[in-house]
Amino acid sequence: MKKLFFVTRSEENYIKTIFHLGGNSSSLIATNAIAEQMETKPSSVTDMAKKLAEKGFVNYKRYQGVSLTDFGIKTALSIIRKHRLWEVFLVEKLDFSWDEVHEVAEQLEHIKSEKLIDKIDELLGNPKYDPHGDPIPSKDGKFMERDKQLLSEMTLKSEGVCVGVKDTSAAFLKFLDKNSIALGNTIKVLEKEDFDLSLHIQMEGKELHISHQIASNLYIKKND
Amino acid sequence: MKKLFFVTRSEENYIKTIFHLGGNSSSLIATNAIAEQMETKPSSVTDMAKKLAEKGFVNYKRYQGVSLTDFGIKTALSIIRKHRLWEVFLVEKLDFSWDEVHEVAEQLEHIKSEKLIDKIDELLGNPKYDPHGDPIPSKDGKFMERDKQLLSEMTLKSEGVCVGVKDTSAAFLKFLDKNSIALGNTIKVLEKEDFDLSLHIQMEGKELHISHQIASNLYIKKND
DNA sequence: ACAAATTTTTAGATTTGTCTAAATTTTAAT
DNA sequence: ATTAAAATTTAGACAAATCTAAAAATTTGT
Repeated sequence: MKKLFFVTRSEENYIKTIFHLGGNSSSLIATNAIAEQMETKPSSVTDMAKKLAEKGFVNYKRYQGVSLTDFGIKTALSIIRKHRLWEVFLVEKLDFSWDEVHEVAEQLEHIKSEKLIDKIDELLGNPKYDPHGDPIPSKDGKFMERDKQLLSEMTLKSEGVCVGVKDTSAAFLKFLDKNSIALGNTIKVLEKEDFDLSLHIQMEGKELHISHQIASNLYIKKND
Repeated sequence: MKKLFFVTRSEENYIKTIFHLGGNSSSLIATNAIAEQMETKPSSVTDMAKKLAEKGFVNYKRYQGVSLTDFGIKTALSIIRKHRLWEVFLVEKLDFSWDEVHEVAEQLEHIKSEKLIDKIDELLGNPKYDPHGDPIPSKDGKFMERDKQLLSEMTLKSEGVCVGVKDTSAAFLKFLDKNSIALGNTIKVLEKEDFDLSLHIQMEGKELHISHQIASNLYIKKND
């Protein structure tokens, strides 16, 4: 007898956070880590952990932490799917810039209508990645994590395509816009500076100097 | 010093209901009427009335009822604007049928992003009416109520165009679909039956028999 | 106009999600 | 291994939004 599972917005946010902190496998996520991520107090997390366990979303071991159950993972992926599809929608259909979408998607991801998100998916042509390069889970929870690496970890002379960002803050994304660094751009590492770990790169033909801070937040898919 | 006005979802629903019950002018809406409409208890309405008055959305007179302030009206129109624009979006862009949109729009109307709804408005080409024929308030709160009347009130031989429905229940809308009665259809009243108030009409060339129940829920814009 | 019926409000309780402060458990250090 | 530090939980409180039951005000009927 499957419970008519009513999930509150707050529960959804906890489930999503636990997933992002790596609670998908059997690895336990600490109360503190969740509290910090969600800017709330550990005691609140404990309370919610009990409720989520009660409802079957997580395994909860007192003083140890929580991990998502299969049902919890399924739920998390559904929320993330909605979040990322809405982000694509906002950018592709409504001309939002990639630094503006997160806040709105945080709201839209909680809209409850299977038909709605499936139609949005269809309207967008079943995109596989969101505007920041993160993979979009399919309806049945599968998604393709790209074989990518940080620009800061690329070897000298290697080439690739910019496919994602690690830091998705508006500040960082606006910086990238200002410097014409966009997903899809081709990149070649020309030189690496030992002293400050900064890079000389070639991007879309033009030469650029990139600080370590930037390079360690850009994902590249290596050629071949 | 304008208060940073945080409106909860519940507050928005009360404001919207009060508006729909006619609380836009200075006419007071009874606690009971609101409770009945919202399927809640009068005591809950009283509590909320106090809060809404505190926040400046309504004028509240103990034992008398509430009416919306100018600020309350502005807020109500903004919510209704969002609701109706989302309805158009669902029908026009995502192929929802007009009996499916209400439930989802009830959720979407609470999304807080001015840019989002303005872009949706733009994407849809600034529609003036929603899928049920109800007018969509503009950004600055103006809207055009059409000069329409119920089919049941039309005189013999008069002609017009179907422009709206009074009853927006899924049951009624599906009935209309089944009988090929749609907004935009031309209508002519051929005969009125005194006994049961039913009508013989001509719709898009074809003759139809329409019960009073149906005729009193269809809005017609008379020709000329 | 006055009693009865209705409506509305108040008082007190409940649920959800949060908090603080204190107590407990686990982890880390010597 | 014992103690100090850190993390976690518990207990008790609070605000929001609701409810029930009782009290108060208004309206209605005669």
